[in-house]
Amino acid sequence: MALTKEDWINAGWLLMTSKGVAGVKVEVLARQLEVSKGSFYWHFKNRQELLEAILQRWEEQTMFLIQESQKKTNPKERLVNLFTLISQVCQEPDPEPAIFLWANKNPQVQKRVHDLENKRVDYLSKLFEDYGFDAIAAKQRAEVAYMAMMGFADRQERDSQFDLKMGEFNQFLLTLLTLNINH
Amino acid sequence: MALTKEDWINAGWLLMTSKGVAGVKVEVLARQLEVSKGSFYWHFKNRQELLEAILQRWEEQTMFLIQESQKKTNPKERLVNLFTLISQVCQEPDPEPAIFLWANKNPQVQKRVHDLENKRVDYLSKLFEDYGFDAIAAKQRAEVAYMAMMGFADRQERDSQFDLKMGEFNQFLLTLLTLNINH
DNA sequence: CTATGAGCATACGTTACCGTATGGACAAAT
DNA sequence: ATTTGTCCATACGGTAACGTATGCTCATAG
Repeated sequence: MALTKEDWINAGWLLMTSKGVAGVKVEVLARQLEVSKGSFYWHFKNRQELLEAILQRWEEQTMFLIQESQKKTNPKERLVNLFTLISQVCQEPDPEPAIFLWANKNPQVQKRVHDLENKRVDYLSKLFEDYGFDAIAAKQRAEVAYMAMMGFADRQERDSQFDLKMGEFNQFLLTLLTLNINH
Repeated sequence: MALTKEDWINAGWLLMTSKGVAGVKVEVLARQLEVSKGSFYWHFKNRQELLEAILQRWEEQTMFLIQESQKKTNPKERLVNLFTLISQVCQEPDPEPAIFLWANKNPQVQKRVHDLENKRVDYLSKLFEDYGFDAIAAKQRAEVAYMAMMGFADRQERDSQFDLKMGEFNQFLLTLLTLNINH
């Protein structure tokens, strides 16, 4: 059966996750998919176009999670739901660390990463506000929550011996971050 | 003046920080240092030996921080001091994200990263115990503190527009993590 | 039955890098 | 003055990757 553009993006996604942006090589992918690179250059203009497609998929994933968690009406449920969704996504291969490193050497990527991270923290902050914190406290808690989850996700992904479950971690984190307030 | 082995490690350190492990190339370094790669292969057996030296320096940096913070006698001061030291190190170029990604594709590196991270969390946990928490609570708080700091450091390094100061962040984090206990 | 286009193979030129081999410059020791 | 060792330049062969050009196969539309 003929390969689709999606097939190449999937393979690139995996390769980027494990080897970084520089590891996403056309001929390596072709060998993995057991075709020649002639196929690749039929589906894509060049290597850059594949990297762009992966970056775009990564951006869409975040927007999807935000929209999903908004389906809950209760503020607390929205928080819990978001944390749950995130921990699910982090079980799957995630090229985020590689993308962050990529952003380091590419100003255009850096801007897109920056903007997306702002959206994440802004949304988290909004959830904490809905929960009852004032703007400043909500922002502080959103920052800590985001940093901690990023740290966790990164570590869990790269360390196969790491045994702490994200579910438990997030639960404790949420408890800590919703302290000092009554409902 | 003749180059030293340290000069090459310094340049490699910087390059790894900005471009990742795959970006640390002998001929690129030689061009930056304005010498030929004949120089490199006089100081090093091969490229791998340089990568090993960088990894080793990274390991030593953590051990240095742990020893430095232990010079304080007061438990709280040790915590504050450690957080301060860390925020200082994170101002400088730090190849840690690149090393983490490296660990992803290299089991031997993964083991060394894993061991070092355990030392970090264990030490943090010990500090929280000294501060008055029981073993379980201390471990939980150490995990959150570590994850949050890792997330922060990573983000600060890759995003030049990111304006939150690590000093303030750490202070708030420490406040949050030392709640629910009297001294 | 032929013609068309999708999807891929093959072959090629080019570039960037690794590592080696060898020789040169220059200072210090003898 | 000659030797020795340090530090580096130059030249080379080999590999892996990028991108292009061109041709092959096969299904399907006319």
